[in-house]
Parts: sequence; C-alpha cells; structure tokens
Amino acid sequence: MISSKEVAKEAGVSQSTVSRVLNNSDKVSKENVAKVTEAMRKLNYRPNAIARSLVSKRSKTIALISGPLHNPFFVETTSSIVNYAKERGYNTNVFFENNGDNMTVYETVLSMQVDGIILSSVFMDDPILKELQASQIPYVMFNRKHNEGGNFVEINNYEAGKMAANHLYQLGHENFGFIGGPMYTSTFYGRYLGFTEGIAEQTMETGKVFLNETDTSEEAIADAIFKMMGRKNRPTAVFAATDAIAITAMDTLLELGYRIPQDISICGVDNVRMARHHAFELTTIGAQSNKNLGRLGIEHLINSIEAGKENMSPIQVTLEPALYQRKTTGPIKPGSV
Amino acid sequence: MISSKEVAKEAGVSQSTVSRVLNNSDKVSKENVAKVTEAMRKLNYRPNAIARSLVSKRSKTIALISGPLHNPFFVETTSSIVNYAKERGYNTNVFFENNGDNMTVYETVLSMQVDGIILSSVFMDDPILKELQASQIPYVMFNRKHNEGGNFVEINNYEAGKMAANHLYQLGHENFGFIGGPMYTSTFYGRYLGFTEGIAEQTMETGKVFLNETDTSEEAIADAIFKMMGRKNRPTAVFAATDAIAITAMDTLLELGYRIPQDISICGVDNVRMARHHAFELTTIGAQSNKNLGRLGIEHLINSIEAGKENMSPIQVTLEPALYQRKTTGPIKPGSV
DNA sequence: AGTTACCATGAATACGTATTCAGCAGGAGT
DNA sequence: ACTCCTGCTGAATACGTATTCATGGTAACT
Repeated sequence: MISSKEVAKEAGVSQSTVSRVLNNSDKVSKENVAKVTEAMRKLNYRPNAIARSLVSKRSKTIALISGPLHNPFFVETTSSIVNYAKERGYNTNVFFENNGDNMTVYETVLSMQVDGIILSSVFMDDPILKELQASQIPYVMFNRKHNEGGNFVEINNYEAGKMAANHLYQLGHENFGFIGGPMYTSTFYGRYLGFTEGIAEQTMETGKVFLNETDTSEEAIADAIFKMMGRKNRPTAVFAATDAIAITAMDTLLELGYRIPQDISICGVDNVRMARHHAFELTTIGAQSNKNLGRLGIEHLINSIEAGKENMSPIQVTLEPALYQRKTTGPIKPGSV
Repeated sequence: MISSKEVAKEAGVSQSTVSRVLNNSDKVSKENVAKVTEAMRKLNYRPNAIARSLVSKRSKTIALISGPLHNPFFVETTSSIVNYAKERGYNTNVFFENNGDNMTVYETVLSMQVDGIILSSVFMDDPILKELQASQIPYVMFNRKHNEGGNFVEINNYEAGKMAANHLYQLGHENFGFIGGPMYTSTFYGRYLGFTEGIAEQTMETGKVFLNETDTSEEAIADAIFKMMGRKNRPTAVFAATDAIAITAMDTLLELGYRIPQDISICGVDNVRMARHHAFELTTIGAQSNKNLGRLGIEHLINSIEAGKENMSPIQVTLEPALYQRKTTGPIKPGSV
C-alpha cells in the first residue's frame, strides 16, 4: 500500500505537504499542489481511511442496528438510511437483530468508533440506552422507543391500535384477533393496548380480542392463524401489528382457503410499499409522511453529529398515523365459508 | 475515551501488558491478567478498533456493494451476507447501487482498508475489475459476472432463459414478451439470449420475442407492459428477467384487469422467497441450492481472506438452474378478454 | 555454585495521517 | 538598512494499539 510518505518522496516535498494537499489546505503553493497531485496519480495513491480516522477521531461511519429484512418495513428503512447517509458522506455498517444476542453487537459497535448509531430493535427496558448515553456517541432509535425516552422517532402506536379498532368495529365485526410480537417492545405493546382499549370502548365489553403474541417468525404466525381459526367464536377481523405479519398471515389464510375480506378482514400497520401491490391491497395504518421513520431518524442523527456535542438537542418525534383503507377489510359476510 | 495506557496506569503495569491481555496472550501472569481485567472493568474500557486496524492491517470489515433493495433478490442476499459475515467475525459496510455513480463508491471502498469486497452490480466490461485486481483486496462478484472472468458466483443465465422458453412454448404460446434490464449486465444479457434462442429453436422462427429493455424502475416496467399489451399480436407469455420485474409487472397487469395466467402467463427468475406467497405463486427459475448466491459468495470471500494472499485460489461458480412451476404460467385461453 | 534456559515484563517503535510549531524567504513599510 | 508581516514549508509529535527487542529474574540442571 502506497503511503503519503512515499508520495512525498516522489514529489520531492514533505509528508506534511502531501497531507495538506489531501485536505485542500489553501496554504500550499500551486507548484507543489501540482507536483503532489501528479505523484499521487503516478503511484495510484489512496489515502488510508483508517489512519485518517485515528487522528481525526471521526470515522465518517455510522452503525445501523436494524430489525430483520424479512420485514419489508426494515427493507425500506435500511435502504433509506444507507442511501441518505452516503449522500451526506457517511458509510453505514449494518447489523441485523438476531434473536436477542444484541449485546455482542452493541459491544462491537461501541468499539468501532462510529460517529453515530441508529437502531430499531430496542426493548422498552433495554440496558443499551444507558450504555449509549454513557458512551457519548450520538444515537437515535427509530420505530421502537425506550421507556426512559432518549432520542427516538416513532409513530403513535397506541393511536394506531385505536384506529384499527374503530375501523374494524365500524365494519360490523364482533370477534377480533390480534397478532403481534413481543410485548416488551414499544410498538407491539402500544398497538395492542390501543387496539384492545379501542375495542373495549366500542363494544362496551372487555375480552373481545384474542391475543397472539408471536416471535414474528413465519411458523409462529402460521400457528397463530391455526389456533385462532380453530376457535368456536373465531375472529372475523384480525389486526396484525405490522404489515409483515399481515402479509405472512394472508399467506396462511389463503393457503387454508379463506377469502379476504369476505371470510376474514385483516389490517396491518406500517403502510409498507408492498401493501399497495394489487395482489394484496392491504388495508393498513401508517405515518402521514413521505419519508419513512428510518429516513427521519438518519437525518436527525447526522444533523446531531455535525452539530457537535455541545449543540446536541434531544430528538423526540412521534408521528400521528392515518388509516389507508384498501381491500383486505370489509363488512362481515356470515355463512360464506 | 479510555485508552490502554490509562488502563495500564490504573493496573500498575505497562501498556504492552494491557495489549497482551487484550489479545489473550498466554505470556501474562495470572495476577497481572486479574489486575488488568479489573482495571478495564473499573474504567469501562473499550479497545479502539480503529487503532487496532491501523497496526494489524486487518479491519475485520468487508464491503458489500449491492443492487437496490426494491429487488427482493438483493434483500435476501444482503441479509445472508451481513449475517454470515457477522458469524465469522466481520462487520459489513453496505452500499447500494445508485444509477451508475458506482465509481465514487469504489473509491470510498478502496480507501477504507476493508478486508474484502463482495459486489453484485458489475457491468460486463466494468473498469472496476482491473482496479480490484490491482488493489490486491480479496473480492467476489455475485449474481453478475464480468467479461474477463475474475471471481464470481452466478447461475447459468443462458440456460435459465432457455428453460423459460421451453416451458412457455410447451404451454402452447406463440407470442412472447421479454422484460429485462440493461443489456450490458451479464444477467440480463444471458437470460435474453437464452430465451430468444430457445424460442427460435422451438418455433423455427426468429423475431417472435418482443424485447423490453428497461432500467428496472417501476415506471419503466409499467410502460413496457402498456407498450406490449397495446400491440396487435400481443404476447400471451412474458418472461421477466427477474422475479422483481415479474412482481412489478403483475401489479400493472392486475391493475389493467388482466387475469394471470388465463389472459397472460408470466415467468420470473431468481426464485425469491416472496414468489412462493399464495398471493403470487409465481412460476420462476432459480438455482437448486438452499443457499442464495450472496451467501455462497460471502463464504468464498471470507475463506479467501483467511487463506491469505498466497493461497488465494480463483472463485468461479456457475449454478445450474431449475424451473419452479407454480401458478402464473398456463396454457393459452383464447378470447378470454 | 555456576551455567543454561525460559518466562514475564517494559521500553521503544511502527502503523499512516493531521496538525502544531518554528523557521525561512521575500515583500512591504519605515 | 531595519523591522514587521505574510505565506509556505518541513520537522516533530500525537492518535491508540501490537509487536519486537532487551532485560531482569527465576527455575532447572550440571
């Protein structure tokens, strides 16, 4: 590997001068700029980003700790985050959550000297938050939120649940199912709470919602469907806490021969791009924003990084959701199966 | 940030000893290991990965230059690559192709001192290959291949095209459409060539395939559908060069009111997970392997890295494809629309 | 006891770049 | 002629870690 020292020798100047040329310092004479540039070209020199980071203490790298890509929501956020970061001159080191071994990922990331961290897979009482705050590294959580606050960008999950409840109730349904993920995450917890409370308000009864708490794997969701559809008072309307869950659930329902929405209504959350596909036309609830949560998060994060430690203001954004009514929800059609 | 020097002072030893403890050297007495470990804990010390990389000349980081995530194929490969790399102890720096400004990405990556590069978005005559070979950095291309060879993992694209041709011809179709991407990439070129030659062999005629060369954007694919379906002899069978294209095409076709496969058959390539969904049941052609191309590529790449420069053997893998017949292809049903 | 061998340790150095600091040359001003 | 600036430059140093090298001490063996 060619170093700036070798470039210096080739150009007949000092390494300092090479470094100054590299950083577009104006304190270099035109002749030397020319000589150095030529030497760089001749030797095919590439500055060593690692060495630059060591001394400058900025790596121009951010870490993304994301939920898994089999959830299209995270596909969209990952794409937005990586691309936007690149636009702003940052590289992105990506990690995907893997059933709870997040601590080792956190350790790695904190060692890496990244300039910032954006993460989605946080539990409501995750110990990571204290670590993050202690580390002094700028960070933002998107999608999920921590009990203690911190920096986050989310949607109003409780409200999303309520909207689903109102929508499904107004269609005339009486038995409801909920399929979600772990309740120690703010998204699933908030959506469940909003949904059950919404249903209770409408029906003036509690216990009308059959809860399925899964690990969001395909198998677990399929199991939830089996269990739910085998019940005596089986639900005619299902609220899936994410579009990913809704889409997986639809797969199983279609396989079992149910028609949607004639036999069963299904409503998701996230308003993922795929939900608009004519093969789905999934009714869903999502933020009223043309930027997804990842994109909003990364913008805040980079602004935060570039503002410097002293000017870092807290980031706390909660977007109000809206209902996107499409074709997977409808009135009950009794006796159709 | 706490440095190893400060840990050394706290523990009453030299920085060398701290470093040795960090690297599990066996040449440290038990007492010193204990003292150092305790000091690390007390000061909440985290080794500086940047500094370690500078001296060790290994960053434990690989770069992934991937096609865009709106293509589910790349969703699956990205997921596999990042997760497998992590298992092997590598972090992944991710970049997504953005309409051809790849050169700036390459520059960044070559500066970054990554231990290896895995890339999918290579043109058949891409200048990057020479740069890669000159840089001495281990690399592997997956999905697409370069004219000059190099290290790659691909499927037999020509054969995939031929299989599609045979399948659609045997269903009785006579007018065919092809929707692909830029012909200067090996995938689209190979699949197109195989398809047209296959059709020509079967029909004993040339010119039976209506070619749509798009930039793979949703708009371009929709336009291709409009154009194709407006023709006098409009195709009754379409070969989409990727599942991503097939799925987007289906969206437009469904929107226009066509039934699949009664009005039009469609066959993709890649055998993406989503193709199996009961809302699609897309007939497609893919490798007969339980590991996707990204996963195969990253395995080879990391093996290559760890074998060392001297033992690096060329990687040239071409997987034979198979037909996965599902429900988007069928016999022609004349007069149905 | 004397020699050898080995082990654990610290001092010094290297990795490649950015930056501080001092110095030098030359021009402007008196 | 002398001082004062200004504008460039190179030497030296720092960043945090790994590693080499030399050393002092101790155990093993004659």
